[in-house]
Amino acid sequence: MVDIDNGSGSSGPRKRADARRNEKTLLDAAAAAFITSGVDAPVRDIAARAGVGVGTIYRHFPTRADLIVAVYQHQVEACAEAGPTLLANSSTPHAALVGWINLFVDFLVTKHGLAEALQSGDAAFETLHAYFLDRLVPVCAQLLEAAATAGEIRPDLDAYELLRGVGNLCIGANNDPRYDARRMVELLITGLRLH
Amino acid sequence: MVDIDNGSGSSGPRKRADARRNEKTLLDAAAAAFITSGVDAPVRDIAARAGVGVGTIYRHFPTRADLIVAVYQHQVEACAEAGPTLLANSSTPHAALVGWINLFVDFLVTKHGLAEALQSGDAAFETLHAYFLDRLVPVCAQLLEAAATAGEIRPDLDAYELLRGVGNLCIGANNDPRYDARRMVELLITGLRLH
DNA sequence: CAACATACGGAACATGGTTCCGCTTACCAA
DNA sequence: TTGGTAAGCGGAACCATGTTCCGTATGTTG
Repeated sequence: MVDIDNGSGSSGPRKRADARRNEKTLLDAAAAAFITSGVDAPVRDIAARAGVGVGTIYRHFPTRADLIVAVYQHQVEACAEAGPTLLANSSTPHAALVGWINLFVDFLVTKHGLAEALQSGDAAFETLHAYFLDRLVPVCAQLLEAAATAGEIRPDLDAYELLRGVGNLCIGANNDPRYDARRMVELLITGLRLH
Repeated sequence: MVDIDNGSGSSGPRKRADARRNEKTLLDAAAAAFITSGVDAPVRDIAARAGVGVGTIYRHFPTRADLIVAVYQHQVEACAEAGPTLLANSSTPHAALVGWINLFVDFLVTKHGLAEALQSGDAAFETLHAYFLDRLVPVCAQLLEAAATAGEIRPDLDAYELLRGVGNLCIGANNDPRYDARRMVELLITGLRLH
């Protein structure tokens, strides 16, 4: 689920050259389509952009979640890796937590429809949900624990629940000038503070 | 947009008897379908339940939003009216605010898909969004202002933004035992407190 | 270069929203 | 009561989109 290419590197028989080429092309096309039409961009549109048939998409990315994960993998990794870095470089664990949550929010808010898809509960997005959680919950948990240990926040909040809450608050942040997801998230984090 | 029946009461020419009957039947069918399949229940399902053709649904409720509004109107009204009542009967404005938000959350959480629809940004739900806002934002604003005047919360938060945030936090609360929307909302409200 | 497996394209199917029009029926006036 | 009329009805037909499947094309290998 996290292996792109297979140009030769990982296990299994080497894939055909055209297959690898198409996979790359598809990723580019999907990324572009996601920007203009959101992560719900019609399969046919993505296929057309890439100049392939729809069957080719399904062969490489059986579910939409697989495609989305592949497109955003690097950014999710970057976000995950930023956690420990922030913890090491920030003045307090709480500051690190706030900084990290902001990264997460900025990421979600700039991907049209991603927050919606993440929380939709639709079975088609199950692996998307799972990927984000597997990668980010441990990081968030570490930040929460550090801040709790430092006595800066209440110690009784689950990282999973916090991430879901934050993800939820990011929904629809792009098409409503009156709603500022960042401010709401800030409020939520403030609510975490002890005293 | 808020006139059901027209049995004779309001303006315009009196509707035909079968039309009024069908409208009632449709409301019942929709309410039932919403409970079992959520507010996204297929139009054909609702029509079948009511024993009418799909055309009849569109004639009475041109958009899904109209149907949803009609189904939940009474509960939204009740929620709106509870605002002033709570304010009058609670020990503090802040308590009234918390109580009212809880009412709102309970309402949203028990209607599968409603929170999602409300925040979806989909043009089809525009009038739904508008109805909720028209009715509830003033109530929420009144509660916020009372609490702010009493020095219990920060005075700089817009009622619209708070309601959207709370609505967002309610998304997906039904199909994930690990996520408790009520707790998240509580956290958000805690973040509002001064001190 | 032959033969085989892999991969491709896109037609065909499934689902669900939306429109439209010929038919039915409630209502009213004579 | 009855005929005319407009309001209302049903559901076929149409459109958009996701998903599957198989005949064809092509990379790869001996």
